[in-house]
Parts: sequence; structure tokens; C-alpha cells
Amino acid sequence: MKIYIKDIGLYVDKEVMIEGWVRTKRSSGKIQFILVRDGTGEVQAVAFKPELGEEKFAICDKLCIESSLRVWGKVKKDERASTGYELGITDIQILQIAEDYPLQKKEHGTQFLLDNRHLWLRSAGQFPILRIRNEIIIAIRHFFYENDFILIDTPILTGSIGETATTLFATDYFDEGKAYLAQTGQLYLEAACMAFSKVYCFGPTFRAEKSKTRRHLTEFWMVEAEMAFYDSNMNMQLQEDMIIYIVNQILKKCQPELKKLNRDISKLENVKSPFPRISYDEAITILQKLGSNIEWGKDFGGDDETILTKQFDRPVFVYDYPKDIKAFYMKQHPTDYRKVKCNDLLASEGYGEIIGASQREDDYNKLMNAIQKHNLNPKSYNWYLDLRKYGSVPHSGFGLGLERTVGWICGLHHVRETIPFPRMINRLNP
RNA sequence: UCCUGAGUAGCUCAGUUGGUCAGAGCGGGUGGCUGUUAACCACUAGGUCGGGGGUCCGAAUCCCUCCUCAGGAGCCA
Repeated sequence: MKIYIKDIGLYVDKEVMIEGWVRTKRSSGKIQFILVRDGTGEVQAVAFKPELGEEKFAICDKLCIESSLRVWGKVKKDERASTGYELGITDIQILQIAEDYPLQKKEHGTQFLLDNRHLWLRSAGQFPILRIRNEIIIAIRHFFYENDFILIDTPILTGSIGETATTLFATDYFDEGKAYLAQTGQLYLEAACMAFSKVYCFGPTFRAEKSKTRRHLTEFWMVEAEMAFYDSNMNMQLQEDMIIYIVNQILKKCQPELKKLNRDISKLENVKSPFPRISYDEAITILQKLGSNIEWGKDFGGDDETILTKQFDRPVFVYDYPKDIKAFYMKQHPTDYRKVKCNDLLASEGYGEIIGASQREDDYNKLMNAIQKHNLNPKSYNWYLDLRKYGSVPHSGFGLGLERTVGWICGLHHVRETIPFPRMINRLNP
């Protein structure tokens, strides 16, 4: 009977068949240990010459790493096997010998691994990361579903609308001129939230910035939410609830994966309500006290974010930034014209920004002013301005970077391992 | 675009006061081993030292230039 390795504990002393690949092999004359993986787990299969016979033992001898195979055998509990169980091979069938498989058991460099990303995905270290990514995505969707949000799929091909034109990927679009790959779904969500009240989108996002850092990809996944009748404080509360929900789900469902990644679980268990909330002004004071030479009016650098997040044992909100360093659509602060109602969420342990959020400008004239001040063409924003003409209400929203969130929860140094096939400034293949 | 660092065997790397400096481990091949956990032991094949130019009796090593990669700045999630 064919089984999956994750279920092997249910079949002790039974005959089973497993289909999979060779993770590694060790041989010692008359006995061979073949570590078989099938995508759900791994198990040590043992070939013992006197029991298996010359012919089949010789077949095992031909196996190399990542060869595909079918094995039959009896499941045994055995402490000597790394996973607690082993399979006493009674028969074996090779599907293909993976001759000259490029990846070895020893360490490789990043470039080599990325060149072989299609094979690197099979490595033991990549399994927990992408399984956690999967669970995070499911947690996010559940969170929104349980909180009465409607999923709105926003377009990936767009006209010239968005934040700034310099960081867009362009492509020819029939007689309509240039189309751009979406760098946010927010403006469309604002339209949709006037129809459904609470909405979200979750899809790939594209930024043509020439960023070469461990926090950047040119194609990444962003979940964005938009809520009618939410002010900036309600917005932060929702973000906090969502992050706590995600972390709790991962702690509940992914203990084995976190363990394989050597993640310090206590750091994740700290992610509880309430998250500290500090204003931009307070953040500047703290940073200056700690020796940063940042001045009021400037955005935080990577080092500043690191210093700031290390002051707290959980993610921290920074709110109400100067308007000059933020996007045109953010709502003007009611009492301080130099600022806008917005917030970032900085993840702990130095990971930095994982959410950017704001209350949106709902006043037609103020929005029109901002568009003009940013040298944007009001014509392109006709429909966006319409939303302020026909039943405008206070509304807020945020965007969460999926890969940065996965990197933070997994405790990884670089976001490139958090997505199956990373797209970076000089990497388009595989 | 700018700053810093790197490029030596299929992979990971050592080797720079210029002179047995063409090296190791892994991987491949051959042989050995009945409990291996990156198994081990013996033997063996593999390289135009990123490309080009220069200095020198002599360059992996020094100089110039180009290419590629990594990290960071800017920008952002």
C-alpha cells in the first residue's frame, strides 16, 4: 500500500510502499542506509544484503542523491534512525538515476544555490521556510474572512497611476500606449471599500527600484486592506490584531518547522497585545538620544530602524510622519499641517518595516492640492478623485510585505529564500 | 548611480614582503567495511588562478582596465 511519509507512524510493523527521492545515502559493505523524502517527510530506508539478495542490493548501490524511486518495506520504530522510524527494504524500483546532481550535502554559495533554485527547493533547509510561508498566507486569508472582509482582486496591468512613475515596470499595451505592472492595489481598493466597506487584496507587486539589499525583491507579494469609516488608530489596532493572529497560527501549526530553522520561539511568543505606539517625533528623540544623527523631517535609514526595534520586545508602531517623506494620498494631520496620519509597523529583532499604512485624504480639495504639489497629472486620477465627490467617508488601509513577514517569523537573514523563485535586480532565471 | 568587498578544480575554500604555489576537503571513478547520521579508510582523474593589457629575469600575488557577484546607501513592503 502506498503511503506518505508523514503518516508512517500509523504503519509500524506493516508493509508499505513509498514513492520519492533519495536525499542522501550511506553504505557500509553489506548494509546501505538510504534517506528517502517524498515531500511530506523523510525516512531512512535500510537495505541489508543477506535479506534483500544480491540483485536488489546491487540496484540500491546505483542510487545517488535525488534519484527517484519506489520502495517497498516493513516499517520499524528505531531510535538509531534520525526520524525515529525506518523502512526495512524488501523491494525497490528505480525510476531514474539522478546522474551528476549538482547540489551536494556540503554547503554551497548563495549564487550557486540561486542559479539552481529549481533544485535548491528540494533541500532540507528550504522545506520549513516555504511551508511556513504557506501557513502565513492561509492565516492571513482566514483572518480577513473571519473579520468580514471581501477579497477584491486588483489589476496587475494598470495605466499610469500609482505612487511614482520612476519605479514602474513598463510594457507595450496595444493602442493604449504603456501599461505598468502594479506596485500597489490600494487605489482600486479605496474604490472597492466604498462598495463593500472592508476589503483586501493579495497578489504580486512589482517595483523597478534598483535596490540591492536583503530586504528587497523586484517582485513580491503584498496583502493590502482598506476599511471605510476607520481612522488611523483603528487602522493600527487592526494591524496589531492581524499580526498577533498570524504569529499565533504559526506557533500552533509550525513548531517542527520553526525548530528546524532554529528559531528562538520565545521571541515569537512575545508578540502580544499591546504593541508600543510611538510618534515620529518621539522616535526622533529616542534615536538622537541613542547616538543617531538623524534630523526631524528625514526618513529612518536601515540602521535607525534596527536601533529603534531593538528597544522593544515586540513589533512597534511609529505614527504621524512628516508629509514631505510620504505619499500624496495620506490624510493631513488635523492640528499639525507638516504631518500626515499614517503609521509603519517595524518588526522586532532589527527586521524593520513590514507594514506601511495610513488614513487616506478624503477631502476633494486637499487631495487635488496634494496631487498638484507632487506634480502628478490630475487627469490620470479622475476616477480616484470621484471617490471624494460621491459619498466620501473617512477611510484607512495598510500594506503588509509577505516576504519580509516570512523572513521575520522564520528568523532569516535575507528575503530571497522566502519566495520560491525570487526576482531581483539581476536575477530573472530560473 | 555611488561606496565597500569578492572572483583559484564540478562545489566550498586555503595560498599575496613576487621565486617547488597549482593545493585541501567535498563531489566523481576504483577497491574495502553488518548500524551509518556532512559515515569512515586507501588509491585515482579534474584547473588558461574572471577577461584583456602592463611592470619584472620571473605574476594567482604588484599596476591599469573591463566583466560578474555580494553587502550597503538612496527608495520602499
